[in-house]
Amino acid sequence: MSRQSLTTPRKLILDIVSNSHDHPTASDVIDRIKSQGQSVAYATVYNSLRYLTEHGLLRELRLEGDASRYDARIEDHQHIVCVACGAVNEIMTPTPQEWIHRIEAETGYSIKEEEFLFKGECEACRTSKNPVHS
Amino acid sequence: MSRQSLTTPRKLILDIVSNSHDHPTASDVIDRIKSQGQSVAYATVYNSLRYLTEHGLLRELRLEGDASRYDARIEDHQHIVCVACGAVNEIMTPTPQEWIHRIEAETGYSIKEEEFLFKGECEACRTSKNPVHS
DNA sequence: TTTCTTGCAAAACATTTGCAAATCG
DNA sequence: CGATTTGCAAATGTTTTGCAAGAAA
Repeated sequence: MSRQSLTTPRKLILDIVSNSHDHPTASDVIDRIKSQGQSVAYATVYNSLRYLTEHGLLRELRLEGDASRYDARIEDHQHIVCVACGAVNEIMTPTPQEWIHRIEAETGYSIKEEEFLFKGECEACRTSKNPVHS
Repeated sequence: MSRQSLTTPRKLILDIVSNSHDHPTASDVIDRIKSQGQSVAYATVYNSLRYLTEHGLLRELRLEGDASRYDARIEDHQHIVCVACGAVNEIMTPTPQEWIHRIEAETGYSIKEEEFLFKGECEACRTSKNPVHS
């Protein structure tokens, strides 16, 4: 463990991610810091996000696109993105353990982590595209 | 559809990925082209990989690390990576449909694609770390 | 004072783009 | 011919790194 833990910029960044419900990227975080009239170096934002992830306070998500996104909900959950509008929603339905055991048997691995990404069309997009008829 | 489809570089790249069992990245592909004494421009490799992916001949994987990897097995399957040695294996056990339906009910999405990444320790790493005792 | 953290700029990658030349239909 | 594709170099976007200055134990 390090001697300094939740420094000022780290706390600020953790707060921003915690209060954002849209899984912000590093550059989203920088924008939000700036829009609050504050300033933190690029490198510090990346370092802080890495630190917070490694210490279990944030979770790094690699959804669509190049940039990693960050999520302050660290409980076990997965994500689904809308292929039409890009919305990201969370999935709380637990993974069937029986399935996991079957995969462990198939592969010989012991599974430690699961990162699932579902893609589909969200209710709003589906509705707006397929007007109710009959 | 385009008029030119499987051009020479595209076919070469498809062959390379098909004959590699390690899910190569774009730069792995470039290295292999070079090591065959041939030469294809960076942009062409990226363009070709995108073309092949969009036409269903390859699948793009976003596992660990920055670079996308490509897989010529396009049947529905998922991947598991070893956190110790970085090995990537394939999972053929099908996804429980009942679980998918529950997620659709939970989120209101209609699910089109599933990308799962499992992380764990492979048999070899587990064995070498935990010598048999008793 | 010794270690960790910050800030800044530059570097390192992966990927895309602009544009002219080559190629295919 | 006319559209697509290639090659090259330069641009873009994300993340990391080197190093000096600052802050904390």
